[in-house]
Amino acid sequence: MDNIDRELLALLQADATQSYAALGEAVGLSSGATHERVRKLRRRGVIRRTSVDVDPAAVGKGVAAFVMLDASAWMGGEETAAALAALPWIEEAHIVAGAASLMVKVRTSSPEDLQAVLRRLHEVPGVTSTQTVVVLETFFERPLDPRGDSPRDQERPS
Amino acid sequence: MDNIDRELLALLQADATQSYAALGEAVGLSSGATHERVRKLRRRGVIRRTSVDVDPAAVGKGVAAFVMLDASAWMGGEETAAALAALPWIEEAHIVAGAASLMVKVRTSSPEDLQAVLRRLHEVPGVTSTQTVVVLETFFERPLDPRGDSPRDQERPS
DNA sequence: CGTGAAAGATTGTGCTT
DNA sequence: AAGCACAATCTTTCACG
Repeated sequence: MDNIDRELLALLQADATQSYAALGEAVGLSSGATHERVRKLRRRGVIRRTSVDVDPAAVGKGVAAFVMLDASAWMGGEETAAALAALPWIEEAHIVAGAASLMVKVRTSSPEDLQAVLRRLHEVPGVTSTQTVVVLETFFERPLDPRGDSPRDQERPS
Repeated sequence: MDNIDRELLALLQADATQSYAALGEAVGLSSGATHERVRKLRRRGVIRRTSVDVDPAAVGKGVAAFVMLDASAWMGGEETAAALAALPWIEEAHIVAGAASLMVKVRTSSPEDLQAVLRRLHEVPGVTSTQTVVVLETFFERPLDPRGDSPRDQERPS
């Protein structure tokens, strides 16, 4: 994982339809060498998959919300994960430390559907209460920058 | 936007490296017709881009957290968005309704770096307090299902 | 929406450093 | 090991029906 790999990841995040020739030119490598590096990034699991980014509003998921769930007893990890994964309106689910036990991100077509999903979340075994934060406007959602510097450094040189 | 389009979106989300011939076979269309549909989905903005999904831990972003920000005065949208976007450890930023004004998702390499990012968030003009929820374990993060049914329907037929 | 041909990309082999 | 250059194969992309 050198700087060329990180640069390739950033370029592929921005546009994965580019040819290896174009990618190679951007990082100063031949098409073949570039392809070989990307193949290794895939095999090592650094690149998990190539995907398309779909506009949520265009597929009837224009309403987003974060829901914090409290659990009474300790919820079996596997079991809870499966119950949440079965609800297709849940985009992410995490175990968290803080006020709540679980944090999930939900997308629905309307506030009414959001309410229906909340009702279903209350039916998940172990869930005792929910606290919902509705998204009014999204500033941005973007891929992580692989060229990571540390926030403890003074000023980032652009 | 018919069911074939939605099916194509789901297939492309799962693997955007497939050939149009393979996609076409899966939905019962020729390679040419499939390509035309996908081209239109791109042009209409339903598909925003093709990207690679990178393992956060592999690029030094193994720690995730959600931070809720409170604002004193009303924060100018554009200005705040720019200040947050300038911090590369912030993956998402939303205006929210509820206990807080803003919700952001942060990824860093360590708890120490998370603390440094929180310090920087306090320096954003208008921010008065932060409440942080640290992710201990991620169950899943997945693309939305474009074949959206409503949660108000009885039982989902698989 | 399908077919077929031209243009272009991907993937493999051999060779060099 | 890693990269380059050339060649074979497959895909995309453009006609036209």
